[in-house]
Amino acid sequence: MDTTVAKGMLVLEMLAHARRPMRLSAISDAAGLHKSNVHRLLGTLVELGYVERDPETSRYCASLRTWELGVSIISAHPLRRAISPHLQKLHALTGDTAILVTPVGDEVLFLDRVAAARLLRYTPMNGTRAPMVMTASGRAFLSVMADPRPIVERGLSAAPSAQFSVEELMADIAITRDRGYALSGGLTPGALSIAAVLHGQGGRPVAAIAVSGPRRVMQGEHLDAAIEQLLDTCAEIGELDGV
Amino acid sequence: MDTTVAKGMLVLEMLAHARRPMRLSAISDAAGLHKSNVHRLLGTLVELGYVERDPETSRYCASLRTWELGVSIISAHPLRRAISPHLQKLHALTGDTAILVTPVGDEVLFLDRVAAARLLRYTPMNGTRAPMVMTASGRAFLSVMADPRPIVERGLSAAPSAQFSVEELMADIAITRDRGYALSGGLTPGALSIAAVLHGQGGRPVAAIAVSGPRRVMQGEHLDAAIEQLLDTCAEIGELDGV
DNA sequence: TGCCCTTCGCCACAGTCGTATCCATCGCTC
DNA sequence: GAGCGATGGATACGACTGTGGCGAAGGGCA
Repeated sequence: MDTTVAKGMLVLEMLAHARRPMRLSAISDAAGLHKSNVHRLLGTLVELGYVERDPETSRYCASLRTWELGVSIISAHPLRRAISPHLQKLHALTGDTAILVTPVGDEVLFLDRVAAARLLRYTPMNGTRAPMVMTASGRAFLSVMADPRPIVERGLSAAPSAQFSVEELMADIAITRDRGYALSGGLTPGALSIAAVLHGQGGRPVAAIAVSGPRRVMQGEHLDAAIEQLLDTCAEIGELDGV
Repeated sequence: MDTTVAKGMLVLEMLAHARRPMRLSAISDAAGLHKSNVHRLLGTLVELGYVERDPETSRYCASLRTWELGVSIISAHPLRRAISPHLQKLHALTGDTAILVTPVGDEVLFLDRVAAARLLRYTPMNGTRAPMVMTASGRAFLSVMADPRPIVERGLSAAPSAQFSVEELMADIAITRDRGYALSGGLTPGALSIAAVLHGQGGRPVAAIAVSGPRRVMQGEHLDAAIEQLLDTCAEIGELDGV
């Protein structure tokens, strides 16, 4: 374990998550490292172009270099490359927002989104996460797991304001499993999402696609049609190999 | 200079720019580092969650963690936060693609974009760069520089297939300066863009916004209206402070 | 003026680097 | 198909360099 690399990444992470430029001492305090140590790390990161230093206030902030690196990674990501065209099509067919997520621990990570501008406020931003228990796509993952209960319990104890109990959610997951797709309110009030799981080689769930829209739109015939198109898309994609 | 941090970032960069998972020896060869050294760096990066190792092929690839970090940075970026709403409005008014870029060396970096789905193919992806000489927004930056000629010369010598000479481009830049906005074909054949510069405190050019669309649409009254809306938006934004 | 923060230099030593070795896998020849 | 060699990855350990912590000087704000 290269401790110096770990410290450098820690400093970069702190700056990335800071809402505003940070002072040296604030970083060293929060990281639990000595000031001179952080000073040297910052000097290195500045030289490499990952951090910028305001010469007047001598505060530090993360540059956009890390973002560029991340964009380069996501652009080449096989899951996103394979599914994005299908999201486009799904959006074109339904008129709603089409979303691609992947499971990470107890959470889902939003990989891609195709949305009409007016609907942007209904969907979270790419590159952010949400607890599985709170999203339709997350519940789709839970429904294909052998034992989703631990995740459900952890998720709900972490969200004391949840409007449902463990047992209610477990019942919903059972219904979802039988039905083949998840249907739930999602994070945003007034929104409704449907979601289904995509399987990789060996049947392992590797992603989910969801269709999301305002509750007043996602009902009746429109909802039925969206569900059909979602499931058709999943069938069309089939089993993802090499993922 | 923490050399270990630099080496770690170098390895991460190589994996980020690789199109496919890399073998240990390929990384060490390309980086000019010893295999055991790279092996340890990779172990550290795996432990930190920035790199993933395929246990079967023992090939390494960058995880999405770096992307998440980058998204966190760009989300908090003051320039993007300040201008994005204006891009939305500009797109709503014109129906064309609205773009935000910032200058980085001889290039422009695409920060944000609001586009109709049908127009996505006309515009480069967020987080990528393009030479200033090749884009309308880049020429807008060149037109407000004291001495754009060196950038023009470097840019054209790097692009031997350019369809114009240094003198032609310098003349276009002079026109752009007088006119107050840039107008050019952009990177994509069949597309036409208009662009204008945004100034930070002290009048320093810190960003540019552009409107881009298919050439057959961007003409006549529609083009005139788009130019007016672009310049109105710039005036409305005024001088960006704290950037 | 006083205080706090940043910056810089220095030395000891912990951590990193490189050599060497072993192991697994793959390809080739017979 | 068996045996052999080549290639690539993992591991161990000694040498040494780069790193970390201390202390002090420099700079800026109240």
